[in-house]
Amino acid sequence: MFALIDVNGMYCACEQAFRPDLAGRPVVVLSNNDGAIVARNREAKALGLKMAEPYFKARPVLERNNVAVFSSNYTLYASMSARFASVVEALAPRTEIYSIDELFCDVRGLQTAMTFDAFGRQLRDEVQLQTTLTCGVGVAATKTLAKLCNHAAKTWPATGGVVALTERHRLEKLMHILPVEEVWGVGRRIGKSLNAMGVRTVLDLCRMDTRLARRQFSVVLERTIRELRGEICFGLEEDAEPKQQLVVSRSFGERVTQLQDMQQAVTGYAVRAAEKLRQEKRYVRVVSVFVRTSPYATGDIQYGNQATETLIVPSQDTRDIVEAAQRALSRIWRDGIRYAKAGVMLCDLRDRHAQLDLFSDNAMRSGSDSLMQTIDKINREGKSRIFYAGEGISPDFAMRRRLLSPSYMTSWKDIPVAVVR
DNA sequence: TCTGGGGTCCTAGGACCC
DNA sequence: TCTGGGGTCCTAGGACCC
Repeated sequence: MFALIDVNGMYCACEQAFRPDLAGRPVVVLSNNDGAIVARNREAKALGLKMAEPYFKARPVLERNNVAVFSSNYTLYASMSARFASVVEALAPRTEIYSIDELFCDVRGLQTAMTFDAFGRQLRDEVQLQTTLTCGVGVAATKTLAKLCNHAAKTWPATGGVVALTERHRLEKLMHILPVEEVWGVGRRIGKSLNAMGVRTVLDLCRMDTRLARRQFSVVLERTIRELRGEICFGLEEDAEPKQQLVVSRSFGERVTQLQDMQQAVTGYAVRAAEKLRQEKRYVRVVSVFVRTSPYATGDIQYGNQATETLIVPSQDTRDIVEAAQRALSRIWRDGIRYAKAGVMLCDLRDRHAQLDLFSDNAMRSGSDSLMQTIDKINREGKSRIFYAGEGISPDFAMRRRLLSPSYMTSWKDIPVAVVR
């Protein structure tokens, strides 16, 4: 048996946790660069505000309805997420952190102590008490079914936010009323194709011939069908697999047209990527850079390209990664283009230096490890920051975040103060 | 003016090897 | 005249997730 616990409207709830004055008001959170709406609370959804709607288009509606608007504050959300996870982990020992607002638990054997329903309610109460966040709980025999139950818990308030289904006929009743697009792993494209084949409800999919599903789609859909039938195809992944690739990319606050600005941006992304790489305790062999214009700017010349550099020796030294990224950039840079976005990708990640070749002595930098450790340590402490000259100083293209809330959980100067009169 | 960022898995097809 | 079969590895692209 699996439980899926997820936080309702995570980003908005995090903002509201420190702003009790916003109770009852519609709240939305914007994507990076204040580009589009990526999170809405219940009140904002009721206004008809849609997911991924561009901010500038939604603005009149937001202003008319006195909606509280926030830039994304990932530092805050990540910190709240860690707290949420630790509350759940205290009550359910075998857990898998699936995303910033979701966890799976293996709850086998739990029913000897209490019902799944009672367990779900206890989890909800504890999370609410310790974090102010409200979550939904779904419990069933497979992850895919637990997801479906969780969806039901969020959709129907009468469930009290908890749906645990072990009996087949009750599951089938639920599958009969939900459209096939609600299934975990069925997106827009496959949903459309399925509909055209007459597969409309989740139950239709559950009864679909698995060989046909495999032939027409892929083994992924076949597994999904098996999961709907109660056969476990996706197990609990308690220890996160090491990452296979790592990406740092951003849209620019203002279009970039000068090579020097692009070099600064790419250096900054490469620096950040190298920091993440060292956090993961991995080494990179392949560094790649991409640049592109905005697909929405129909009047502009459209251009996008990507270049890859392979390091002789896998590295986690920022200087190697910045150098490789700059070499890649110089191969794809074109003048006279209004760039909207760029990114650095680290691929072919490894545990440590693989087999060293004959020339490795020349390629390795001496003292690299201790230098990087020292820089990381200083930057983590947050008293000051060591940065690379190539990143530039407060560049024009920096991300727009005009409506950023304080880092209530992670910055001394932002800690909320309660005044007692 | 203004439209997010970071991942995974699978498949098809080409290059290459013996 | 006639030009194999089986395998691996890599890459690009598509689909999905949050």
